[in-house]
Amino acid sequence: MTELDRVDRRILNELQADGRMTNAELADRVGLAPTSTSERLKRLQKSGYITGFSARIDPHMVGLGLLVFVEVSLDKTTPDAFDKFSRAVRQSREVLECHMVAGGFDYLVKARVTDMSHYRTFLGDVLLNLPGVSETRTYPVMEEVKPEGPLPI
Amino acid sequence: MTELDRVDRRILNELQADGRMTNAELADRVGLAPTSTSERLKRLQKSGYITGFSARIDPHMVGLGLLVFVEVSLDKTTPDAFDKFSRAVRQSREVLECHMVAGGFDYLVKARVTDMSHYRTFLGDVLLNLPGVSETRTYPVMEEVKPEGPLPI
DNA sequence: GTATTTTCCGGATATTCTACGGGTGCGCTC
DNA sequence: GAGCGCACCCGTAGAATATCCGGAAAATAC
Repeated sequence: MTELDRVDRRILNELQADGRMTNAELADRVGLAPTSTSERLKRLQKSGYITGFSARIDPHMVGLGLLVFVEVSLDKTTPDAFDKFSRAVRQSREVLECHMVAGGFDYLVKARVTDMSHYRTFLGDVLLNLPGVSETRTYPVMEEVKPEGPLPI
Repeated sequence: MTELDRVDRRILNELQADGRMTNAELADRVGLAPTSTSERLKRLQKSGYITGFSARIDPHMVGLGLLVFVEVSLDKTTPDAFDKFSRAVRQSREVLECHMVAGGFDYLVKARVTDMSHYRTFLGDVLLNLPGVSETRTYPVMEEVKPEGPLPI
């Protein structure tokens, strides 16, 4: 697959907004026959543009009212610190995202917990328990100005 | 709707993993008849647990290879600074998320751009152009250790 | 114990999905 | 220009699916 044309982009945008739309509905919106639309969708999946579909769930409804960002600095002299940290973070259910950044610290962690006491135990059990973690800075989210937007395609 | 039972939780988890699963497949996985499963799913949507469905798209495939986090501090003396910043950020296509945090700065912005030069123009046109923005710190992501996880339900 | 509500299920109808085959336009070769 | 291959599109038919409806069973209320 070489590149995306206007219809492909349209499909991606529509499915970002409503990923459970029927193929017939999608075909209407992009202006193609259902068959052609289905072929394009399958192609977009197989070529890796679409990696999957997921339900969006309201975190507050399931008792995850507190969103927290944590800046983590590692001690560079500790062997395997980065490896062990990566592994632990990937296994942690509370951690939604974790990125290695360039700048004043090493990792930026995005986690969801029920409340501050839950975060306290998470911080102690998961983050501070790891070897090589030298410093953490916690930023609780007071207001989610823009919760989660689609990719601009 | 009062609370979630085991089956509801199962439905949420399955649909977080594959939101386009057919209702028949979902029924198999949760161990109910398709009709009952459909009723539960509809209830979960109407009561607000499920806010929608979306396709997961590989950012690199659509030319959004650079993920950036930006810490933004506002000048508290500028009138409407927070309002104007919120509005601008919600309209910006590059901004995927924006959160007002407690701690050393005011907003944490997550944005996706094609490359550094794109980010440079985004920073100048969107963020620094706003009244009341007193300071920004940019953290480019070098490695996405955990790109995006499901909510732990 | 009875009534009410909730949850679940099966059957019938409508909608949708999914190969399959055919049509059209474009570029390439000869 | 004729022939060919390719990419894209479409309609059709049988299979799979969703959805509506009525009723049974279990949980709950009184």
